[in-house]
Amino acid sequence: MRSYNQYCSMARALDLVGDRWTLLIVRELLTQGPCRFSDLRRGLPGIASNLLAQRLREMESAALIARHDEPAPVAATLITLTDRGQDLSGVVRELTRWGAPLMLDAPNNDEFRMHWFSLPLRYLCRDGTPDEPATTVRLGDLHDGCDIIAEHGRVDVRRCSSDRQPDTTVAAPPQVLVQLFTGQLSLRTAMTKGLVVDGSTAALERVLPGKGQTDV
Amino acid sequence: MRSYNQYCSMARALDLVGDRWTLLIVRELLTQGPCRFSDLRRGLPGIASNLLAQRLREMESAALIARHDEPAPVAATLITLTDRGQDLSGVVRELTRWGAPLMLDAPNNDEFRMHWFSLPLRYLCRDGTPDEPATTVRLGDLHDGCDIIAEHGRVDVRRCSSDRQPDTTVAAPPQVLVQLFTGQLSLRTAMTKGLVVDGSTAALERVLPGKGQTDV
DNA sequence: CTGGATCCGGGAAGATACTG
DNA sequence: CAGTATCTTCCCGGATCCAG
Repeated sequence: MRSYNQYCSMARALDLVGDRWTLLIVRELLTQGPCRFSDLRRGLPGIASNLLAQRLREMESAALIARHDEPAPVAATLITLTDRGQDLSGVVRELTRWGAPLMLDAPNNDEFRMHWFSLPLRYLCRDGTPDEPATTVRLGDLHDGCDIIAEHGRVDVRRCSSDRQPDTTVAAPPQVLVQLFTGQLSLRTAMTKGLVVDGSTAALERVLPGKGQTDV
Repeated sequence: MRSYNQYCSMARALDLVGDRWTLLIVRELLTQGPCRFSDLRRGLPGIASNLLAQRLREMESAALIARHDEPAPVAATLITLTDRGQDLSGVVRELTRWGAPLMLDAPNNDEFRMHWFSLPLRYLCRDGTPDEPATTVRLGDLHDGCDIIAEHGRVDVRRCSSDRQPDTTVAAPPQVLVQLFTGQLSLRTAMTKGLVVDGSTAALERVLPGKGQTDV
């Protein structure tokens, strides 16, 4: 991106991350962990491959990301966030928070990836029954999903891991999921709209926002 | 900006504020308060007038800003942030925080406005002597500056106001100011590098970061 | 398959001049 | 003061192709 040529903290930040796609690449690496080029492409529908390559070069120059070869027999390169790149989580969090109300508008024909949803989930979820033993709720599947882990009154949202065995697995149309986790839809109503729960319903209810939900 | 067409909170936020200049316009309105078109131009060196006009139209459509005619005999239109626009302060804060280290690089021939500096100042300042009566330190002047108000252990940074009479007025080259408020330069050393203090030095020392400053 | 490079068309951004 | 008009430049998006 062209520099703004302003001696201003924010303008200089935008000189580095204000380019189209750059912050969404950070989103992918924050929610997915280390990624291959092709992982990023899948998580960034709409980006041209040449543009992704160019952005990655720029971000490497700016020391936001680093590349290192995968150790195994695999001939692939892993892309990771540097510490400086990780520090962008605050920016990502605030953009996510500000944009959350925009999710109430219908998806039209927007693309959807379940792991994108892990960002707003971080502050939409709560642990409703802190005294119960730890519970894991999986949204989506191993291929594209995230795990909500409730324990001791705290909620942690991470990317799916085959190491973790979920108590409950949930699938639903994107907007139903949004309405459910923003408390606009009760669990019962959501199930009439395509929500499918595989496992304990109680585990899901545990992480849903507080009582007093109002059906739309 | 073209939409990313992603059903993702952050992507939808960037659909609205990811355009070039948009967040800097928000910066201006947050730090300067209601602005005229020409005020914005002065605070956004480098922007073309047609582009500013276009961004303002888009931001008005997105309900980030509103326009209303100035009441008095003046024939001017004031541009203000809506509540939704104000809510971007979290995004602005995090971008400012992340970009702050970039200010340690020299300004080259970047433009500088003192009121831009009020953003990082908000977390660089402290009240070193909470028991003293309230103090106001002015950086720059009424035309382009900001006031640092220390009171009861809290620090508030606002835009300059003729209603307020500062105890001390400070002027300095931009980078000296940065080094001073990041604790890289002692007050004494800064004064050898172009810092000029008009009024009580103690007032300025009160809001500077904690002791143990190391000269560069 | 992974990780790109190359080419091209359209549109956004930049520069400048001008106006009610 | 608050923009519009016009022209140029360059970034982005889409398609295609290619080397390891």
